[in-house]
Amino acid sequence: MFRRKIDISNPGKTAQKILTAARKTFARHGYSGTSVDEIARRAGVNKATLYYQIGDKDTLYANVIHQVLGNIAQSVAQAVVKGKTPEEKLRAYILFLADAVDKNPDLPPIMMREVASGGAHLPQVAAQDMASVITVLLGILEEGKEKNVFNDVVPFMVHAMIIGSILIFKMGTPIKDRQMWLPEDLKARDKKLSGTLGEEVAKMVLKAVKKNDR
Amino acid sequence: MFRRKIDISNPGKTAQKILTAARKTFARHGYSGTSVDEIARRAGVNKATLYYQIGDKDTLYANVIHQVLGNIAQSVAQAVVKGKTPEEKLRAYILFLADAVDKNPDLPPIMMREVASGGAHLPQVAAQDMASVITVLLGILEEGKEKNVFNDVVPFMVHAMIIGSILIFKMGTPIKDRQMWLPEDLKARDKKLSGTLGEEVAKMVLKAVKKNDR
DNA sequence: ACAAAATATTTAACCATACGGTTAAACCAA
DNA sequence: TTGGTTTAACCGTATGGTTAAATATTTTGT
Repeated sequence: MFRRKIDISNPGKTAQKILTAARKTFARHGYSGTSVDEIARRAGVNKATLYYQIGDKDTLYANVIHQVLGNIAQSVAQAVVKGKTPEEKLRAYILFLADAVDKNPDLPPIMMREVASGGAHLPQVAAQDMASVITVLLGILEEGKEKNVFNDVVPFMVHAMIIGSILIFKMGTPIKDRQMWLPEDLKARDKKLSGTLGEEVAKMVLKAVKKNDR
Repeated sequence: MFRRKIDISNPGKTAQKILTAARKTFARHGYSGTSVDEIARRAGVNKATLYYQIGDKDTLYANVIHQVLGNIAQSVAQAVVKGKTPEEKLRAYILFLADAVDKNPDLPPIMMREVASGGAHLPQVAAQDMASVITVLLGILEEGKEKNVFNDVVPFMVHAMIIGSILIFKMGTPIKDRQMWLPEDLKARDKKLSGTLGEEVAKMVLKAVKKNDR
């Protein structure tokens, strides 16, 4: 029978330090770019401790990605119910995701690399987390369709639009801003966001999804 | 004095084989996940040949990413001029990018990982390629604003929306379809795209950007 | 036209280091 | 003293990169 050496769902102090170090390192360098030695060094523990507390590199990564996605998957539903109309719910959904990304800056790089690799290292629990997030969106879009306020959209397309906008904008901005050689007129025409990223994405996605009768 | 061992801009037969193998390998496994030995093996040449023809891993990667982005950057402008109105131009722009991604399946994973890593391995030429693509979009949006058919949008936000939608949908779909455990009702509610990906993205982005007077 | 010399290209063998993972002993709290 | 926890040292392998020699290819002298 398989037994984890440690109960990961309620990690002790050492395990917590390791998981945090692992999360940051995986976020910065990706799965292949991260060495177990570096995680151990950043956590301030011996490499063998890391293997004792959690397990090998795969297990380490699976725990990180589930830890980071699980919270979001659990709380997205209740963040949405506050909205009365489908519009309000979709807006709340987008604001919640943008806020989650804001509060957890390690999420975007990990998610993007995971998608880029076709889910190569994606454990099933993490895939389930993602599925439950998308399911909430699907419910909102169906309700909007029934109540005749949303167009007949492709749900996964809307999902790609929301997540894609947030991730690319979030990760692309610092890259863009680092290009010192950009011509002055291009920089000058570069408008900043007036509100938050979530509000901007919500504004545009709602325009794209809503029926514009009247 | 520094001299490239080979003129990369006009690669010979061997160099071409190496670059193709490198592109595919980098696309599948990312920069860190790719070993120079594997590239050489896939190209059917000795590792030293690879170093002789092109250079070290960084140079190899830089050439791959520039080769893949350079073509797009060069041809996007002329793909857009056919459009008469800003709407037509924006539509042509999006269709062109979606088509480019279709024809070059190695581009999405490379781009996504590059953005995810904050442009860690992004050479300046590649950043310039990206900038020139975005500049075309900026021109379209400005023209639309002047002619009073587009809203006052944040250009980089629109860029993120277009690229993000295409990349996440393209790369996310196979991951989603591989989840055999998905509940039946979720699969049943999963609508397929009616047209091409580019057309769907164009439809939604145009709705998001266009002024809806009338 | 043709052999010889010069140059360009490819190769097997090699090197130092970094990697993921293990082991047995030391530490420490109950 | 027992059992959970941490550690230094170690192991086999893979990695990025180099070297000197072997093999094609082109240029040159006649």
